[in-house]
Amino acid sequence: MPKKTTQNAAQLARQVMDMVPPMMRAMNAPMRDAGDAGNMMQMYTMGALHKGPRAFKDLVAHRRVSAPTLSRSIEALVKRGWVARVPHPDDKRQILLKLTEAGQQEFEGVRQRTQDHLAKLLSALNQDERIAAFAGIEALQKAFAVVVAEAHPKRNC
Amino acid sequence: MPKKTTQNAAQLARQVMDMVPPMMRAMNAPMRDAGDAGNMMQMYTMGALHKGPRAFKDLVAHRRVSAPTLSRSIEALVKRGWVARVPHPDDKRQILLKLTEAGQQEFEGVRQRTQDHLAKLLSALNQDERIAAFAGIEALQKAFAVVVAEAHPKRNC
DNA sequence: CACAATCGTTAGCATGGCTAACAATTAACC
DNA sequence: GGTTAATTGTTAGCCATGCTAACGATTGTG
Repeated sequence: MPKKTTQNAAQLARQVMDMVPPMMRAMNAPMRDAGDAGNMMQMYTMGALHKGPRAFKDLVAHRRVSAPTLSRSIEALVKRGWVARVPHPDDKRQILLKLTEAGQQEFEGVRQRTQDHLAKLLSALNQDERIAAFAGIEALQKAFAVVVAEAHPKRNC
Repeated sequence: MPKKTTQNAAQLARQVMDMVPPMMRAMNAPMRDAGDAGNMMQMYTMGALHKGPRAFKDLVAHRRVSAPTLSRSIEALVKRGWVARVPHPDDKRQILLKLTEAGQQEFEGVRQRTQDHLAKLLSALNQDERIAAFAGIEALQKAFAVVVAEAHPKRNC
């Protein structure tokens, strides 16, 4: 006998729409203010390389951006010395990307600082609210899993 | 006797960090693909004007961006005929922004389409998950309320 | 071997974010 | 009241993301 019975997808969608921009700001601002360049999307890219080297084309699939967009972004990371391009052993067309030592450190530092900043905001919640937030995010992760899907053929529908 | 006892802010922060970029994409993509210009931040701005006209300076406080950034963004909206600048009755320095008729329709249309797109993704969740997601978002809203705070003096700490 | 597909880059366009510098107006203060 | 200070919005310039179109290089196919 739930009091607030149904929670349809439309209402939920509206909630999500209202929350995303503020969350973006909350994540982006600390990275920007930290001065150490590296904004959110670059960190997201580096996060994908954190577990190990990766082919450019796979990163394109993972990041879900166009190849030119990622190419330019990678170029910026290379110039900063955070990412290195290494030739693919079998295919001269392909390029493997890997984090440099400096890139590792930079990524971990920024990630930590961002996490700390968010944690500070989230510390305003009590234990129950945190648990609820956690469960909610898990549900959202499931819903958005398709958007995050790894290697995925280029389909519009 | 909770089994997954504590949910500290740091873990939660990490979850949030992982979710934000995909959510951004999920929101941004349908707007872009719809062809009707208007991206997420523009819609966010128009959403603030949807309830009624508003002074530029108040929008700056609400959006939490620099004045130049908003100024340029507004200029784009004005050029599209979605927003109109009207003089402030008491203060010739200030400018009031209001949605035009076309702006209203555009905003509502885009919001609806975005909502539908998100709802489609969220419809993959069952009722329990939706309720959890809803509760989670509510908690997050509370945590990020400070980022969303209305008129707010320019403080760094 | 010739043609087609794949891969990454470059160029160009629109956007968002910032700071610095500016004109216009209003407020404050003597 | 008149000089000075604060507020408000714009412009210019920098860097970032996102896209498409066009291209050279390489690899796969027929």
